[in-house]
Amino acid sequence: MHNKPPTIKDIAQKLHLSISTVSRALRNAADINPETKKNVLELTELLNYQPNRLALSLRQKQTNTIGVIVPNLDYVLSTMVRGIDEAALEAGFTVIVCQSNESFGREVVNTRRMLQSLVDGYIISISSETKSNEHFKVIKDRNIPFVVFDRVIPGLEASSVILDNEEGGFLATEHLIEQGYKRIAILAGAKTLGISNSRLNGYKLALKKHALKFDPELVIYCDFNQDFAYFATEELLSSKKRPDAIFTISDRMAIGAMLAIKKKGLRMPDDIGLVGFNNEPSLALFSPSISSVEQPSFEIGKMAGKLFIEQFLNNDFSNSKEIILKPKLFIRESSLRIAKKL
Amino acid sequence: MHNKPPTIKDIAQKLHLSISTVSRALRNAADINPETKKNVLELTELLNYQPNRLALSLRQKQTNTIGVIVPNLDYVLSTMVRGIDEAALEAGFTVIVCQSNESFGREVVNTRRMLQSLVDGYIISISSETKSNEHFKVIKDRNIPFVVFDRVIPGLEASSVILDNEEGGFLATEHLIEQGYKRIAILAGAKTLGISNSRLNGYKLALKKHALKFDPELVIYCDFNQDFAYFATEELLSSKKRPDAIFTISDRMAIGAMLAIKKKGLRMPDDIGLVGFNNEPSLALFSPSISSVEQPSFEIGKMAGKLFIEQFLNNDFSNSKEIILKPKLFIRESSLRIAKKL
DNA sequence: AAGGTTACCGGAAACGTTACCGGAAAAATT
DNA sequence: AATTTTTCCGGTAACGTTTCCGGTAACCTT
Repeated sequence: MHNKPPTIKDIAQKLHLSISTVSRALRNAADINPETKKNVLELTELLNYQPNRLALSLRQKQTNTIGVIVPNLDYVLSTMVRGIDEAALEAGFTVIVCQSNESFGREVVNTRRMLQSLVDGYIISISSETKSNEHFKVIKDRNIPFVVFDRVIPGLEASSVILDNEEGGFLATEHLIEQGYKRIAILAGAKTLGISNSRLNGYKLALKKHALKFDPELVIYCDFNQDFAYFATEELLSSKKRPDAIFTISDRMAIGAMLAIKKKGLRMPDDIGLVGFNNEPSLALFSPSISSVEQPSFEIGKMAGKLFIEQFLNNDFSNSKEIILKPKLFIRESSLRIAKKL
Repeated sequence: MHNKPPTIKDIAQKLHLSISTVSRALRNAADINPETKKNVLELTELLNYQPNRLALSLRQKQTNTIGVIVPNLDYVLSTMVRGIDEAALEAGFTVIVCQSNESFGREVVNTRRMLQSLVDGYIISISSETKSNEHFKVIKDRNIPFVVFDRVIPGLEASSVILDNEEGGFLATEHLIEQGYKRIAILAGAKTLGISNSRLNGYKLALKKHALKFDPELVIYCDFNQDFAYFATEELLSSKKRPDAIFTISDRMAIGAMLAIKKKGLRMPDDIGLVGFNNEPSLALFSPSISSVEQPSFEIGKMAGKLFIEQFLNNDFSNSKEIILKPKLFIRESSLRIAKKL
């Protein structure tokens, strides 16, 4: 009952040609009679012939597919993936996306599965759980091209496209300092992640520049989710020397912090300042609207895609490039105590 | 330079076996010496052998992959896709996702591309632009299984998993009526889409039940995005007989409406009531928090996945099933004028 | 008119895998 | 000891495509 899809062979038989001739007719053919070419094309159109990519990829040892592995598909990452998608589309590539759900195990499984000749290479942002990089070493040893973005893989040389996270941390913190906040806490994310540490570094640099003392008690490592940030903030606010500002390294955490602040009856920006990270669109709609550090997500994704394709086409992924893009601070009500010329 | 991935042939040579024996050893083998099986498995482990899925799929004419085509990856749809993903994973299937970006052209391209023996079937939610269903007829004629979800394809019989959209529209509207609102406008989305019309129908039913007159001027067809809703609301509010409540069939549109209402200086819920659709998490955080109709997105996705797999495994997609799930109304500040025992 | 060139086409191998079939050796049965 | 059964393995075709190579006929060239 299954209407089998037509193959090149069916077309050859119907036209009393050999399959090689049909194949030639379908590609940018040399050595082909325009007349027969026309006949072939007409028939393929009629039968709605679609070449079998499996056979094609198997034969040419190329899939024209990029495997993208991301920890989740939140606002930032899905925007980045759209960027990758666009770069891929322009180059005639397809993208398949796998979420690791921040789980090391699923990341390994996804990586292995894609190794089964399904992709020509990888574009990766690692999960927060990932400490080992053995599963990536395998693909590196096989000389399969890959590019990392957003979150890099520690201890593994590879081309990368990332945000200047230190700068982001610095911008947010310096802004809070300039607004007169003195005790600035930071919800710093996972201790294992490079982005956490870089943003924390930027925070420290800003403190140093403005001669504020660094207090380890104001650094809270925590999960990236909203609930965790809520409880962490509650705790911070009920300590004897409570902070007068909070910088969270993600917006979800900023929302959690905001809820805790409101519950406590404190006002922003007067009693306490708040700055998030990523600049998700809804931040502007809260009251107070929340300041945040924006990263050029789409561009990061697109750069990663282009970098991958460039390396793939040149077959050159020996010397790795590092591309670093700049963040931008969006100041809103949650942290603006002093009117300021922008 | 490229370290070629090991094949079944390499393993056979190293162990002085035939490829058929190795193949048997790697599957749930009958007819195989436990000893040689052990040897094979050890070597595959050592070489980190991964079967070539292209060859496998080509041979078995099965890819164990489901093609999912969605108009976008907003909150609702990405949750649904997670549901599909889970059902697929449980059954040993992989999912590849394509966004049509609400564009008819890209939907056609994606459908055709996946036809190239890349997927065993489809799970589809159509774009708002789509009027023709020719591209889906092709896959139906080929007897390729597909399930539609969220938005169905008009004029094409297929198994489907959808929300009871009429009920959703009814719930929202009746709630507004019970809160004493008299002139209820509806931002109804795209006229071509079934979900729009169903929700509008529910709206009409609620009016009828409560003996309110239906006024076509209060029905605004529009794009699903926030900006469009903003302008539509502005216009509504400046008309001579302005509505005292607005029901939007998506949350993005509700946010647009809220911004317009605030700009106009009107208060919610006193001057005007507002109910959205989808119950995105951030709605609870706005002030006022926004009421919304929730759909069980994850379940819808998971049901769609399960339905697909069931039909695929039984090789039976002739008689189509229709699964309809129920929505739930979340009442918040934006529409709660009268204290109410819930 | 004989040789060379061109235009076009078909045959066959290969990509990595599975599945069927047949065969040899070992084991079990008589 | 002869026969049957079992156990295990190898050969080969096939999936749909590209690509290389060779071949035939028609066309030039002199």
